[in-house]
Amino acid sequence: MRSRMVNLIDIFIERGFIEQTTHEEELRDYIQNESVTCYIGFDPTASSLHVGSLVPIMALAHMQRHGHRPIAVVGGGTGLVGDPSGKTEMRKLLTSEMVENNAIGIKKQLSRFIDFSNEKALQVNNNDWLSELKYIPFLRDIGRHFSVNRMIKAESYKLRLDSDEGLSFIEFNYMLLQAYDFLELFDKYKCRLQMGGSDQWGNIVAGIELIRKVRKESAFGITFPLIKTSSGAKMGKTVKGAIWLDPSKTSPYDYYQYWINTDDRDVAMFLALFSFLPMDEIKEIKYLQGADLNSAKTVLSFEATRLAHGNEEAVMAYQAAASVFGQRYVNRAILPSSSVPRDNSGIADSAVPCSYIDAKLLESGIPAFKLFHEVNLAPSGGAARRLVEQGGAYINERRVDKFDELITSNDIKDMEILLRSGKKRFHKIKIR
RNA sequence: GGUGGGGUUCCCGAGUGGCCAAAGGGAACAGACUGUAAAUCUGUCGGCGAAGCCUUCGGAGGUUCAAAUCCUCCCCCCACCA
Repeated sequence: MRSRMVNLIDIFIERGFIEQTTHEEELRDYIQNESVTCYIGFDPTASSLHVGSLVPIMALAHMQRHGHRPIAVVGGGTGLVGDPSGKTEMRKLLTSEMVENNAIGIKKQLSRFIDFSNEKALQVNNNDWLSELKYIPFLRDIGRHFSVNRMIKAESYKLRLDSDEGLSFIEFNYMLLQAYDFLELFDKYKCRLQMGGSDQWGNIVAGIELIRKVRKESAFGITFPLIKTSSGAKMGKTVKGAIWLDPSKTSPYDYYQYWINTDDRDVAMFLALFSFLPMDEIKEIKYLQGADLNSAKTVLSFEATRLAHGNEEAVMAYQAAASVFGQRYVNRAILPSSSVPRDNSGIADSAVPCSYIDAKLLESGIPAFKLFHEVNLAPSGGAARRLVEQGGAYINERRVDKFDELITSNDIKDMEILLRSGKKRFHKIKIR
């Protein structure tokens, strides 16, 4: 019932989800007084969503938790065209089969955050209606509502109009298609609210205006800010590539580690955006100093991993971290609503990256640098060699000081050997 | 279609016959300091058991003792002109 008293818009504002909204007052009333249907589009450019899509995902989850119905639109049709908004280069066009495949993966991941049962949420593919469109009728019914004069002034096209690459006609049409999506969802599901990244503002407004022009009805839009880390990087990108939500692309252990490595300055912001913990608890963490902040990071990592992969995987990732980095307890006073383990929950290494080796191979010994290369703690033999020479290679927490030191059966401890590269990359070799 | 300018290692970018595995910067990696943070300083930063050798400057050929660098053809990008 609390949700009836606190306006969801205020919650969104407080948690940092809102960059811009259309006519805020009407939107507040609308969202407060009825159960609404809202939508966000997801590009089916890959078979998995990544951390960069977490803001829209969490926004939909919040909507659902407050009794509204979210629709996730997979851009199967628009993906065939390619959104130029805010992009400096033309996108690769997708084939329908790729889109179909990717849509399946995306739904699987969204299901972790959103309950699709009993039509409490929907996932639709805009290819279902876009591919049916007839060119001439579309131009006559929809196209006539769009002013080219206005479109070329749109911020989202600006980058491309100014660039050397230019803007192809197919991309120029993108805005009409997305506007049409909104109209379609309005007609079918009474959906009056579209949300999206800040680069979507132009497309969202186009849809709102289209609905007003052809149905004489009002609709609303919310855009999210582009979340950047304090170091200026885009969310979810690392050198090794995106942090995926698909556990086969980014393991829950790596996912957990990604969040653990959050910049101090970002912890509170990330907790607000990427967990459901109450804001009054999150606000407390700004009083934490130095190493205590790591407890908050542990909570963040645990909660984020729990949402994406489930409680069991989150506990395993937590325990794996404890096994290699040492057990640390999160004080009960810090973010008390979190279900992160706070006492001796056990240490288990089941989630630590690991590989197997035959005992036989170790009888004659393997040079240390080869072993590090072998398990991917170094990209090449040379790099492994340098790693050792610079003092960054450890076997069972003992620094290796000669690159070709032989690792033998004598190094086996409890049927395994723990390799470490630098401060925080671990790999276990288990003996069979 | 014409003319001119370009395509260099993960990215930006210097190099215009040997001194070039290729300056400088960024990113990254390691060390020190720490808290699995940031900042800073130091080192490393194509491959190979490291000796030398092999592969790399858009692609394919050629000239030369020697080519990122010169020549020919081709591909791609940009600018101006048509």
